Amino acid sequence: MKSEPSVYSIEHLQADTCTWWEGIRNYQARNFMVQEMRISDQVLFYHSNAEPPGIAGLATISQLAQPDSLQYEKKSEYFDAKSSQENPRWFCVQLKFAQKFANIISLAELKKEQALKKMLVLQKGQRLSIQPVTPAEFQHILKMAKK
DNA sequence: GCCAACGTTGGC
DNA sequence: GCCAACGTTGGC
Repeated sequence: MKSEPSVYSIEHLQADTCTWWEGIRNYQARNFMVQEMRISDQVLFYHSNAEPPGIAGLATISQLAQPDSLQYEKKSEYFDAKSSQENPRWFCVQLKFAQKFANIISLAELKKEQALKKMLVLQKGQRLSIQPVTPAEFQHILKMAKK
């Protein structure tokens, strides 16, 4: 899951312990949260638009997807007039802090790994803010984090 | 700040 | 349903 650290970083999550992942306004990302994410699933926390961009740590899913309350708030930049309480359009899961990596695993380092050649986040033009990761990719990244 | 890539909107 | 115009993402 990507976040711009100037907006919400792994340090923010560490301080908060848990946070609702509000403000996702992309259907693919929403569907992924609703359909795929389950309690205690592990998450790679990625810093985008950062120096350097890369994986900053780990989180887990602590609550299943629920309607994102910001879609009802007129003053919010995430307000959606086409959404209603009866028929909510946007959802968010709750993330729980797990670990901050001692060193960020930078995008440049990730790109060097043969084992991660197919990882979605490394593919050209892949902007989706929530992406699936295979078990093999996940394990490989854990190994990199320990070095 | 640039810009490629992609998603969304809206006229037709 | 097509597609041009526009907006956003995010690396560089």
